[in-house]
Amino acid sequence: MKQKDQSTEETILQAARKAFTKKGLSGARMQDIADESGINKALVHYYFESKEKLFALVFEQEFGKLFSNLAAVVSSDLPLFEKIEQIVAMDFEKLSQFPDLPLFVINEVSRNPAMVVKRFRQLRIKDMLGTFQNQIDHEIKNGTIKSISATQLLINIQSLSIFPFVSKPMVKNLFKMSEKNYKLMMQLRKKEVAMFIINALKIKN
Amino acid sequence: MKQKDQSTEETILQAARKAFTKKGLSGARMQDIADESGINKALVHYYFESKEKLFALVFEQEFGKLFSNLAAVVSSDLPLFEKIEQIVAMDFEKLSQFPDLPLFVINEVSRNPAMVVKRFRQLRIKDMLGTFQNQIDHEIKNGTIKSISATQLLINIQSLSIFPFVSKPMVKNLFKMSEKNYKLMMQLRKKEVAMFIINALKIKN
DNA sequence: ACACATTTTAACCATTTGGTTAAAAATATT
DNA sequence: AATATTTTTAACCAAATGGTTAAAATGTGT
Repeated sequence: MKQKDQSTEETILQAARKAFTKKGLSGARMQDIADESGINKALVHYYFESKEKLFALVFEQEFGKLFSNLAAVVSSDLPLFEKIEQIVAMDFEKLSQFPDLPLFVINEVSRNPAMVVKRFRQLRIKDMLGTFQNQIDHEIKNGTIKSISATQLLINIQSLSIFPFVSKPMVKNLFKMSEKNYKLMMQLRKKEVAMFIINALKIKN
Repeated sequence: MKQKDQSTEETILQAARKAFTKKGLSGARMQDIADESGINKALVHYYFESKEKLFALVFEQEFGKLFSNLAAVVSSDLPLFEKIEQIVAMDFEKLSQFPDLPLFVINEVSRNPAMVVKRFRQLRIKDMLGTFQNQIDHEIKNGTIKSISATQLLINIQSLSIFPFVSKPMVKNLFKMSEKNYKLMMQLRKKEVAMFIINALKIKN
């Protein structure tokens, strides 16, 4: 039960966010959301009509969180290596704050890909990818880094940043880590991942 | 509807696998499994008692698939770089065959971590991790590679291999790839990922 | 052909679940 | 204070869902 200093609407949305991110669309119950909000189930419908509409709203907000700022940083005019550090730092900060975000978004996009086509259009990916590829090509010509495509590099960065959050329960179990040890390991990662990527790009002689 | 050359039991299990991996425990319907098997719903219960038991069986099998061979390769006596190539190749082969596997397993472990504690014990992680760390430390002392922990390296390898499969619908949408282009990109990745990791480990000059 | 066991089905059942309704309680308007 | 408006609730409802039962169909050994 949440306190009543915030509006009922916001309280419900918060409870819905919690339920949906934890259990998914089909696993979450309207009754749970009502209980968590400390109100009647009918009131949830009074404010948000249907489960689907409430879910769509939650999803839109979470999806936004996941991709906010990415485009801006990727197409900024920072030097490549600094840019990589920036992206990784951004990812770790965001994911530390919202660890359930990526799995939630991935799941729902997997189950209903059509849902996000519009959202992605707004992100102006083509432009972002273009300028990023230019920067990379420039470095390659300079002999600073090995040949790689912007797409592959972005996927590598996001894989190394996001996957350990997504697979947290697996990692914890597999390596028999306590919560404390997991956090410690992730703390180390934050520093090492950017270095790992940059080193992978650098040319050896 | 599946043909009847295989036993009813196996037909049901196959349908269950399909339903559960696609929609998860809460999203899958016993009726769908029955329909897909071309039989009556009661027959599903006749063979597998309850939804939970059927799910547990499917999960156990899929979980096994995901981790089979990993321990063996990691603690084999291959040279480090060859070992990395081997792990990546293994991952790509398995995931190409069962692309829905990792998201399914990750989801259910996230929702019920207790479920896998036993399974993980059987994998003899401690031994595996120990010998792998020894090999890495040896290379570090030799000055062949930069300092890194076995844990972080394994997470890096698995992140780079698994995450693009898990996030396929996101990647496809984000980069506006057709199915063909996605497969082409993954084909390239198969070659590049191991090189990327090895290069990241190597010391410059 | 007959008895016995196994497999499969149709018809139910109880519970859960998303959603509705009509009235009560609280709040705002005059 | 009286009236209208908004917010909240208790009680329902219909559909969906996991599960059961009793009987029918099929198979097997004698």
